[in-house]
Amino acid sequence: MERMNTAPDSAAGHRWLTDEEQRVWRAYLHATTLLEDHLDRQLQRDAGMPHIYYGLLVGLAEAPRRRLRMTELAMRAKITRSRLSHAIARLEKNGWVRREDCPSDKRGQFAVLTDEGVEVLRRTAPGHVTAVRQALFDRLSPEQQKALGEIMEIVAEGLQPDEAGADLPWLR
Amino acid sequence: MERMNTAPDSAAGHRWLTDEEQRVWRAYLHATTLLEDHLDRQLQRDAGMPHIYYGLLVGLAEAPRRRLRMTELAMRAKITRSRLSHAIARLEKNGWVRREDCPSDKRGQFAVLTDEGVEVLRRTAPGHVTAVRQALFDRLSPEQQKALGEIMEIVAEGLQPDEAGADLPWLR
DNA sequence: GCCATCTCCTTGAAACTTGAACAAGTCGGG
DNA sequence: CCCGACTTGTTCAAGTTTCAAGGAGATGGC
Repeated sequence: MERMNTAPDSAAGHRWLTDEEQRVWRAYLHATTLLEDHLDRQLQRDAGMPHIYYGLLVGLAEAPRRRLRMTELAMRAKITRSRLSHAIARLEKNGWVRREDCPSDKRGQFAVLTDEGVEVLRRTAPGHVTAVRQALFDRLSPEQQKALGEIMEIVAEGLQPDEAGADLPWLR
Repeated sequence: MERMNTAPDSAAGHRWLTDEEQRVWRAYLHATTLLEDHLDRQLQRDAGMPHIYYGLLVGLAEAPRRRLRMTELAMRAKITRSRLSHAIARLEKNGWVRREDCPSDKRGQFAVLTDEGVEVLRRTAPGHVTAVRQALFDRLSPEQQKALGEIMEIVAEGLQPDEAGADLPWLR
């Protein structure tokens, strides 16, 4: 039952994944979807918002004066401006974020974390950190944590829409 | 500017992430969202469906007689039955999947991959594999690939809704 | 100053996801 | 056989995301 474990060029000229690569890829898909779902549910239950929205609040909390321009926040969160627009509208309804005009650019808007927003984070952050810890860090050795960090940095760098290689479009 | 790099119990009794853990966690979030977005777009463009739908077709293609019960397919893809129901409805409209009644259980339905479905996979799989390869495997050393696989298996196991520990509810 | 062009952000509609509720079918004890 | 408990898969409504389009303001060459 031994299968070939190399990925030779197929007749069509592309390489399939080796058996081992396939195992890794499936484990990756499996784990990342489970983790994302897990955290989404945890936050939906405890904070009343999906994981990505929580990340937006965190992003604002870390910014000077608890505010960021929409485009800046969208880039940090790796989402489109459109998506952010809808998301901020929802968070505004919750009273956790408020919009403010940018004085120096009349097109611009700041998303500003409100005191209620800060309070929500203060109340829910510990539970979220615990969830991340239990699902990830508590299960990995220090070496594995280090390796994971390095791997993810490599992957992220390769997909970065800006920065590295942005002016070398033929490499993309 | 040196910050403490341990995560002592806070007054409230929970542990924060260390600076290093935080770096790893952000790299993880960053990389996984970029990769997911990348593959979603790649498949939307080349195959006309999101990544998860593609995974459903793959799941069916690998099953005996290219068919699976809805619940079984949902479990393999790690999605809810509700979501699967909608997804199959859409794939059915595309002509890539068809439903069939289960003879032995009148409640049951099979999702069956059609010939058109097979054809879509045949046409789009190479491009998808290439995208995965370029984004992930081509950038990692063999050691890193191995480490990634092990890490992801550990994480997945810890979040598995069934299997390990399912009958030991007090451990969850 | 003017205009083409770009950037910032929003909008609306369509697609997708979620969670709860539901009809229909199965199962097992009594 | 019958009934309660469970399973299977769908549906509905509400929420989220995407994509294309667009309004408003900034920018720079001429």
